[in-house]
Order: sequence, then structure tokens, then C-alpha cells
Amino acid sequence: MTKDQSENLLFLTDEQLRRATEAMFFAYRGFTADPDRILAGHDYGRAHHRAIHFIHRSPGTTVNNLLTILGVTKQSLNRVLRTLVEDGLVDSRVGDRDRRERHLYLTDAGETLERKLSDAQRARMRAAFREAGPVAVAGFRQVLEHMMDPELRRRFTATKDS
Amino acid sequence: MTKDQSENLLFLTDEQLRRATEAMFFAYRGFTADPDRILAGHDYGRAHHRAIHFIHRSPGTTVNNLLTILGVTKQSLNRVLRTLVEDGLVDSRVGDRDRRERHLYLTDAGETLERKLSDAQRARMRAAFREAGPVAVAGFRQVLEHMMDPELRRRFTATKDS
DNA sequence: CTTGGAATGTCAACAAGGTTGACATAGTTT
DNA sequence: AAACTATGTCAACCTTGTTGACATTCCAAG
Repeated sequence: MTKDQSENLLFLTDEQLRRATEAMFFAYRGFTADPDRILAGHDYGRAHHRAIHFIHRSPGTTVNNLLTILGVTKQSLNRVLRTLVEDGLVDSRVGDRDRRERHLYLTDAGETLERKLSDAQRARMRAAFREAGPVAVAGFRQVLEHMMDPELRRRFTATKDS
Repeated sequence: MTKDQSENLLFLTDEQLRRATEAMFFAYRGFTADPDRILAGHDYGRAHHRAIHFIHRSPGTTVNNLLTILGVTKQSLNRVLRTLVEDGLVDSRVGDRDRRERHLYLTDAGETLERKLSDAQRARMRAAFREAGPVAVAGFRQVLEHMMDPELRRRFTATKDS
């Protein structure tokens, strides 16, 4: 094996992989830290943030859609959703076509909180992206996509150009 | 602004940042999925995995060190640590120099479980790295490091060459 | 040598957010 | 009419985090 080849494989050593594992752990903590602080003041947790995020992204999504994306049970999601509806952040409307379904929308108050949360989260991400530069960001996204479960990745990359 | 400049800034649009946020969320789920499956069979959770990981990385580390790294309270860590000691996966030895401190080591059984967990986690990461390639991996690591809390990042990058 | 403070352990109570299981209700489909 | 589907709800439980209070052990400074 030439020197070039061995250098190209260096990023696959167990030690490199261990470091990447820890980087992932610490970075995820940073990633959630700012929204967590905001949520704490509202008596909400990460589960509420996730629901708000995906309702914002796909207004009118059904409970079942949300369950699939979030990967939790309906009982768990329902508990979160109920408080959000009670607090007037989420509007749950009976479906027109199929009236068993509930379509979920953020209210104005919900949109306000969503913006506050995503602004905080994006600020850190934007800073990290700017410091690392576009090439690094492209690599970052590539690796993340390959780390997802294949089925999720397929659905994720399918909407790449949307 | 020239075309080149606007293209260089495209990765900082809110939409791009939203996509990166979701990629982070889904990728982290993939990242923990394999160890989680193994842990479920042992009546352990992620907290046990994290403790095992960092004791493996730094044998003889003290409880206080571990608290700082993991970012949890001593009560929370203690509960996890107690079960690991009871189950014979972790050895807690009174310090020689300072006998108030406990130094933590994995037993042979602990090392065996650690290997099982990290093998599973690394397999997915190795696959993702191989598919994305060395350049992408370098970018991935760069961005992750910039997403950490500054203090953590300083300590993290300090041991880069170790 | 005593006293203060540090490191650790432990007990209790609580909360968030997951889980499973069982069941109700409404609505759609066959 | 019957079967299936989507959702909600109740109850019980688990893991993992929290705070607060207190005991123990030991180092170190006076």
C-alpha cells in the first residue's frame, strides 16, 4: 500500500471513529442547548419543539404523519399535542376529505414561538457554517445523510430541491 | 454581488439551515439506533452507554470528571453507575492519593459490552464515512466542532493529536 | 488537633417523555 | 351491516433527568 492510500484510509481508524462519535455527541448537545433554554421558560421540552418544528414545516399535516416522522407512539405525541392545543399554539382541525383525520396548524402564537426557537437554533448553526465554510458544510450534510436510516434518508433526500 | 458570491452564501439561507437542522435530527437518531437496540436487551439505556463509553476512553477517571463531561447531576449519574457496578461491568476503586475520589474502570465484562456497543455504532459511521469520502468527513468534523459549546470545543480539539 | 470544605454517596420526591395495553369513538370502506 | 382506520384517552410503568437534604470520609489550613 502506498503512502497516499494509507493516508486516505486514516479517517476510518477506530480512533478516528471514536473521536467522530464524541464530536457527534457534544455537537448534538450544542445543537439543542439554545432551544432548550427557551423551552424551559415555557414549561415545554424537546418533544414540544419537535412537534412545533414539523407542523411549521408541513402545515396541515396529520397526526399519523407526525407520528411516523417523529418515531414515537401516538400516546406520547398526544400528550404533547394536547398541551400545545390547550395553550393555543396549535390548531387541530377535522379533515374535510376524511373526517377521522386531524390536520395540524400553528396558530399565530405558535408561529411566534417557532420563530423564536428556530432563530436561536439557526444562529448557532449559521455561525458554525460560516466558520467552517461551504466545502465543509457540503461534507457535513453528505455524512449526515449517510448516517440516517435508509428509509428516512430516501424520503429526506427526495425533497432536496423543494 | 456577483454570481459567485451569492452561490457561496446559498448554504446560509434559512431553508438550507432548516434542512441541515432536520438532517442533524434524523442522523442523530440513526447514530443511536444500533446501540439502543443492544442496550434494550440488557435493561440499560443511553445513559449507561455514555458512562461506559467515557470510562472506556479514560480508565481511572473520577466521578467528578464524568459528571462534567456528561453534563448531568451526580444523583443521576450515581444511579446509572450503581447498576453498572452491581452488575459487575464497572469497578469503582477508592483513590490512592485522595481517598475521597472513586476511580472508575471497566471490568472484562464491561469491556465486552463496550466493544459490542461501539462496534455497532462504528459500523454505521464507518459506512457513512466510506460512502461520503475523506473530504466530506473532514468537513463533517469541522462543522461539528464549531457547533459545540466553546469551552467543550476547546477541550475537545486540544486532544486532537492524542 | 480541630475545623472547614471538598468529593462522594444516598434518600426522597418529582417531572418529562418515552413505552405497552386496553378501550372508546367516529368515520370510511367493503 | 361489518370490518377496518384514525384518533383520543386512561392507566401503569420505565429511564433519565431534576432539586433538596443530609451523612460520610478525608484533605488541608489554622
